[in-house]
Amino acid sequence: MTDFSKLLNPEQCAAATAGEGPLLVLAAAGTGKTRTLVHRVAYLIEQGVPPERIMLLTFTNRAAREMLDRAQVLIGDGVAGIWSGTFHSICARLLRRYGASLGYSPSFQIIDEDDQKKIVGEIIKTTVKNPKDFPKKEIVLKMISEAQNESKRLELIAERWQTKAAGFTPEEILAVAEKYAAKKMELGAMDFDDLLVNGLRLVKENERVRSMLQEHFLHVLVDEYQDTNGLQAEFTDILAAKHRNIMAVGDDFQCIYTWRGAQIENILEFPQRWTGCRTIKLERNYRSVPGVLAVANTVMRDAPNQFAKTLRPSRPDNGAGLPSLYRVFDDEAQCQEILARVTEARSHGYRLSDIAVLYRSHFHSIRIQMAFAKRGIPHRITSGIGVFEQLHVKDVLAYLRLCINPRDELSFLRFICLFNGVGERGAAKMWEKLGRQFDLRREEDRAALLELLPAKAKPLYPRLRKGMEIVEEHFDEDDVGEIIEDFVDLFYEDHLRREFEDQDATDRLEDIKELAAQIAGGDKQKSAREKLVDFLSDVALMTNLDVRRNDPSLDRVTLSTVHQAKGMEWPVVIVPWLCETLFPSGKAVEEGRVDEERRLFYVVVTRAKDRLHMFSPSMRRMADGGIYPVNPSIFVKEIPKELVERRNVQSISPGYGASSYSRGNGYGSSSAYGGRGGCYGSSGYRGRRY
DNA sequence: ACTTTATGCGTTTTT
DNA sequence: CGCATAAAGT
Repeated sequence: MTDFSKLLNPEQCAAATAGEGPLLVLAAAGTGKTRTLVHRVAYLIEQGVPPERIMLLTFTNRAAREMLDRAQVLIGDGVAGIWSGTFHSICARLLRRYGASLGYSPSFQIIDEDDQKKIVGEIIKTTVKNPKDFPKKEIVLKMISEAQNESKRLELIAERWQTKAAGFTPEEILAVAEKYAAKKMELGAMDFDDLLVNGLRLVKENERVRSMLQEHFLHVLVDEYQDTNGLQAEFTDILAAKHRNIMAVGDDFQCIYTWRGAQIENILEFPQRWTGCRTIKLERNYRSVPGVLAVANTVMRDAPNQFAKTLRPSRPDNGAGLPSLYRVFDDEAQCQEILARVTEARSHGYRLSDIAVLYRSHFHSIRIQMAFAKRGIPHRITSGIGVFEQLHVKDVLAYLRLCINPRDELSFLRFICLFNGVGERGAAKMWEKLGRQFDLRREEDRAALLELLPAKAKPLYPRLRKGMEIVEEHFDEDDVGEIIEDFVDLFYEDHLRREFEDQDATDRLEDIKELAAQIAGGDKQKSAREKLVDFLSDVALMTNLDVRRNDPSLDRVTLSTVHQAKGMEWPVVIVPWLCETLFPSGKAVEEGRVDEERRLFYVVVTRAKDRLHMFSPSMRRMADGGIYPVNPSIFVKEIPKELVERRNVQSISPGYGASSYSRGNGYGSSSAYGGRGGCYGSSGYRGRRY
């Protein structure tokens, strides 16, 4: 028997070894939340709870895997049986098993945002009278998603939007939404929201399934509980209703997904919802030096609606000193200073992988990326689009999907559009003429396709046909790699090289090779077909966080959004663009959602273990070539003077603009200063309240 | 009629 | 840079 009191502090231990009943663990940043959960799992299994009767819900697949890996070290292979994963993947798993009662096949497809946009775009184009004034498909999808995630009526949401922009009626939105739902049903597909909605429906409406699952799961553990939405909270409430062993772990200070439906009330009101709930607070921070924690504590001190928590340092200062605040002239100066911090960190013995640059929005990183590239500093960015959302990957996946499912309309359309002279409309017609199916392993279908192709595309056909023949031969053997390779060699490489620049095309080919290796690397026992089915079934649920593995042999600086950095830590954290309208984002301020931005700032501060470098440039260059002054972020202004070390960097001399910037007219644009000359440059901020 | 190519615009956060 | 819309080309 493991002595948990030796491995954990008293609060952690109390949480990990708690007896039966509902439990809320308020784990402030860096207080060993993951550690506690991992030990909880180990404890339960040691107590004889069968792994397959534990459900562990996390926010990312990466978090789930990390916990299982760590639990495995403690208790061995038993962890394999645990039901663990994101809400979306757990729901998908349940729905594949029991979704028949809702009218879904076990092999329903999961469609991503890109597919959603295509479908809704098409519906709008064909059903709305004046698409010009109609909201864009993204907006329509946003409304639909909000209705789903917050269980609201779509009309009400549409009405609210209507006050902002006219040009449509709620009824029209409703009609589009209905058509969208019908189309998904016809395709046998679910989007991300459907996974949650249907997962909940499954346990809510199907009494047999509900009581079976309620009986089955003895313990339900939920990580990052502050970011659950209404559906997710209800889902876990129902699952745990029978045995009442629900453990919610989270930190209300780190609720940063309300825009996606997360309800901070879920965690705040958890004790009321679950009578007899015990609450344990973890406040001892093992991650950061005292200087960082002092700043973090002031950030949240006056925030409304919270469980009061104070981070208590347990690490010594180690000479880290105070977090620093850099007032720099502009983008360029900021990049230079960031490079200097990186160099400095290395001279202190840190590796590149110990350093992260964390920003509010992806586009804040562009110049920094370029600066790193120019200096030859290895870095890794988590770009806005995921690995599996890039078009070249989607093209290959479409081909593979079509291999295993001849009725996959979306994949056929995508695949056939790769041919010269075939566009959206032509593709749709061909699909109809082929009888709404295309089996590339059948000679008749291939011949029929050849007939339908426009003259321009025909020369390409023989080569592709060869690929298809190879699929026919190799499909039930063991090599997926070969199928992909043939597709690329015979057909796709030419396509890529025509569409993209040399280097870009080469990079994309590399990606595809990687993809092939990943699929082929699946379960050794299985055939190519089975591996493919496995892979394709939940590829939509894999995010770049999951794929971009944290390979320690690759020593690189991390560039990431704050959102994607949640749950992670680095010895050195650099935060650029702490300026008004950027962080907090202008949109959030307009819409009165500064409190969430504040929590986001709290999250980024608490990622730092030793050093925290914050930047606020005083000038911002816009796309029009103009240069505008910006104020420091309110979050930065609020930090008491004595808690940070201020550094005023004056590396820029007047007149540099002509040499460094080839584009735009620098100071030219008349509106650029907004009549406020002199608030930048040598006088700097020194002496001003900051 | 449909596809391809050119041009102009504007950027939150993501399972 | 990526996406949407507009004109030109098959």
